[in-house]
Order: sequence, then structure tokens, then C-alpha cells
Amino acid sequence: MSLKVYNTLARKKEEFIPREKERVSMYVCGPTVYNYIHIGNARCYVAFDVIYRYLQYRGYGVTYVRNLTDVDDKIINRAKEEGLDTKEVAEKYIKAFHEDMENLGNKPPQIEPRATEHIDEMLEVIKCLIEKGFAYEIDGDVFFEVQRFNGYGELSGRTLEKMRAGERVDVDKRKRHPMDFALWKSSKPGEPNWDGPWGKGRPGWHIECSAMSSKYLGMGFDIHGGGHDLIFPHHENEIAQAEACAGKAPFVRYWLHNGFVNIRDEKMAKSLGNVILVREILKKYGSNVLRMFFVSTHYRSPINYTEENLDSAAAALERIENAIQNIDYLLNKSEEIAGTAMSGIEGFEEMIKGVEEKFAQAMDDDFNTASALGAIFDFIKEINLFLEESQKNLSEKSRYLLKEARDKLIKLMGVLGIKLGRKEVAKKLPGELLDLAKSIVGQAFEKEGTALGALVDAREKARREKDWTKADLVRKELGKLGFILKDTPRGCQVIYEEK
RNA sequence: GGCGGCGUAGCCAAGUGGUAAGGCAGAGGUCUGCAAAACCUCGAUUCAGCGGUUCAAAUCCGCUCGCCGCCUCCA
Repeated sequence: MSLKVYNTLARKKEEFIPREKERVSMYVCGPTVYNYIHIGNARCYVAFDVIYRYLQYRGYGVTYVRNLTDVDDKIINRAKEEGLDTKEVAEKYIKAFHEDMENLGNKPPQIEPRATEHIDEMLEVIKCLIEKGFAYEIDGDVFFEVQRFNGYGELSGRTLEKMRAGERVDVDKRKRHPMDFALWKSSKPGEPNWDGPWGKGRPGWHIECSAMSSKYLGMGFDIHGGGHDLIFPHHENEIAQAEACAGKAPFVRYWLHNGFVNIRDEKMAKSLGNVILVREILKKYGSNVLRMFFVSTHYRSPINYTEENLDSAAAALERIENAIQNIDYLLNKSEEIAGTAMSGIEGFEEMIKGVEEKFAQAMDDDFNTASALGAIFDFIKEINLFLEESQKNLSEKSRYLLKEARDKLIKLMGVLGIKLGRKEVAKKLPGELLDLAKSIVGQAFEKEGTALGALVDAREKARREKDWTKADLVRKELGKLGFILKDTPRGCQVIYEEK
């Protein structure tokens, strides 16, 4: 089985053959740290986190680099607004970014280079470009001359003639071609600046990714990722800079781009002012739900943000969580069930073996998470059917299989970055349990755990005596404290949702 | 004007030549004191529309309609 990825440069799916047999080099454009990130940004980082995880799952070692753009016009403007200096703004939002990444459940990249710490590397590239005749200097500004670079426009599939430079923004008249872009900008007083051969200034946006990706991954690395909107001009310019300076191609083997998050059928973007912040949405839904929402659609397709879609993702996730909980519950009770071998067990065993292959097949097809979820849900169905059988008849073998199924489910969902079956060993039970137990059971308890046990027992007793009022009272009061009680043929299953 | 994409059940969504996965919501049923979970049954003769190629098309080609993105910063 081979992995296929959609390469923007080729405009089709290609077999993925990394530069080195067992190691993948991957660079993803990180944030410009001038604001909190929104769901659109989050989708990109989650998409590439899933790709990162899947490559590792597939046995590759992955060198994952994601930069931080900490010098930029927007940061300068933001600093003025907030009355901070640019460094403080950058630090503030880098910290926030890291918090958001962690709360999203994203694994950190191995290397997270900052633009301001790589000025020398950028200056080297700029000097190289001037020497080779690909760039020119005017009044302390340095521009890349796009007409000198042959492949310009190849990634985005456009030609210089067809582009409408200046359509929406005035063109700097000093430039030799309207599409020429800045490599170095002379700085105004009060702006962050570094000494360069052309006077004090700061780097243009595109140069940092060329310089830093080459530094850490070398020319010709495997995957360069980012949002769809970065194809032009950002990634186009990166290619021009890197390949012009190196005098060889390719700069990158596979270009991967994720689709947008839309809201009310419009792109979610800071510039459109329709963003929903990651930290806001996570308060309401949590990372598992948000990730479920993302992976239910292929990463290259647009995805529409609506409350309804998030709720739907939450319900789907619950179906998976229920299966895990129900397995756990049954396994805990298993010693009470004498079992003999039952029919249909072989089918279930096959299913456990097969699900991983189906999952991988889907993921091998350009990381088709939506299709992979289909395999997961087929599996869930089988688990539920097997669980129902096992209520009456649980052999050693089926116990073992249920555990296998559970582990498999956790493993595969883990590849999507969705964490299941966490055992919160040290989870603190609410102290109100003591009071509740005292008033209902009529006895003082010292530990919350025993109080909870006594309450459940009291309810069981009430149910046996058909005292429904009391039984329902216990369930209702425990519900207020976050406990969910489910009566099963095998007793009362208690689920505690952490608030 | 150029380039790219999208349109599959009430909603979300996979499927890119072999006869429509899956999830959510909904209806009925089983189980059940109630609740929850789960299970069973029910939904597109059809994939925006119209033509064409083919033994065979949601999938390929052409046209039409509608929507979106990029060509400025943007994930």
C-alpha cells in the first residue's frame, strides 16, 4: 500500500516518496503573532497535526518545523494599539498560541524557529539573490525581480501577464515589475530594525520561510504546508527566492494546502472581521469535538462553521465514547458472568483485524479522514452488537477481544488526535457527595467514593422496592453534581463527566 | 479578465468508470418503572441542469445555471 498526497504543484495526487526512505521533512507556515488565532487558523494546524501523526503512525520519523513570524507590519500596528513594544506583542501572542495549540491537542513541532532569530540567514539569501541578479536595491529597499525567475507562477498556475497587479492596491512605482516583492524593507523611525548592507531595515515576509526551511530541512525537503490562501503570493515567492538563490530545484517536493473554514458561506478571516477565536470555541466544545468537526471533512475541502455542525460532531463523538464506556463497564463486571464460547466471535475477531487496514487505506488516500471515520463507525456498530451478546455470555476470549477492540479504537482515534478512554485516576469527586449521602442514606461518610457507592446502592435498593420517587431523586441529585446513571441489565453504570 | 475549486438525502459527508459508505436529525419497533445506552426497520431509481462518449457515468467530455476562493495582507 502506498501513500498518495495531493500536490498543489502537480495539481493531482502523487505517490508520496520522501527524500529519505524513513524520514520525512515537513514545514508548515505558522502564525504571525499579532492576535489570538481563530478557527480557520486552527484548521490548518490541526490538519497538519493529523498528517504529522499519520506519518508517524506509518512508521516514518518526521522532522516537523513550524515557524513563528514575529516581525511584520501587523505586529508593529498592534504594538501601537496596545501601547506595547513589538517584542512584547510577539511574546504575548506566542504564549497564547502555544496555549491554544496545547488545548487543541496538537503535538508541538520539533523546531519552531522565529523570524527575528534568523535575520542573518535571511540577509545571506538576499545578498545571494542580488549577486545572482535576481534582486535589486532602491533607497534601502530590496526587491525580488520576478521577471528574472523562469518558473514564476508555476505553483499557482498563473503567468505574470495574466495577473492584475495593482488591481486593488497601488503599486510602488519604483519597482521594475508590479509583481516584484520586498525582500528587505527600510525601517521608519521607531520600528524594529536590523543592520543590513542597504541600511537599517527589516525582512520582507516571504524571505523568512525560504531561509528558515532551508536552514533546518535543506533544499528539496518533502512537505511544505499551509492554508490555501498562501499559494499565492507567499509560497510562490518562497519558491522563487529559494530556487533562484540555490540555483537548483526543487525547493519542495510536495506542496499541501488545506481548505478554508467558512462562516455564513464566507471565508473566515481576520481581515473580514468574522472570526471566532479558538479559545472561545474551546470553552464551549473542547478539543475532541472541534477535531471531530474538522476531520469529518477532507482537509482540502472548505468546511462550514455552524453551531449545528459542531453539535452534530459532538453527538458523533459521543457515540464513540459510549462504546468505550460500555466496554469498560462490562469488563469491570466481567467476573460475574460465566461464559462459554459464543457464535459470531470469529466475525468480530476479523473485524478487529480489518478495521485498521480500512482506516489506513482511507488515510493513505491523501489523508482522507472522513472516509477513515466511516471505517471507525462500522467498527463501532460491530462492537455494540458484540457488547449486546456479551451481556449474557462473556467468555475469556470475548473479554480479550473487547479489550483489543477498545485499544484499537483508542489507537486509531489517537491518530486523529482525538483522545479517548482517559483514566482520570486522580479525579476529584465533589465534596457535596458527603452531604447528599448523609441526607439520603442517613449516615455520615468520610470519603466521597464511599458516599457515592452508598448512594448508588441506596438507589438500587429503592428500585428493588419499587420506590421510584427515591430512585429518581438520587439520580437527579447526582446528575446535578455531574454524574450520569445508566441502568443496564448488569447493574447501574455510573459516568462522571468532568466539568 | 486570468487561475482554481465546489454543487451527493432535512443537515454534515465519503465515493472520480461497474451500479449511492458513514455520522447527525427524524419516524416506528425491541429492551425498559422512568431515563440513558444499544439493537432492528424506514430515507437519494438517484448525485445542480441539459447534452455527449461508453456495454456501463455521481464519476470522463461539452455547454448552462448557482456558489466560493486566489490574483493585496490572510491558515
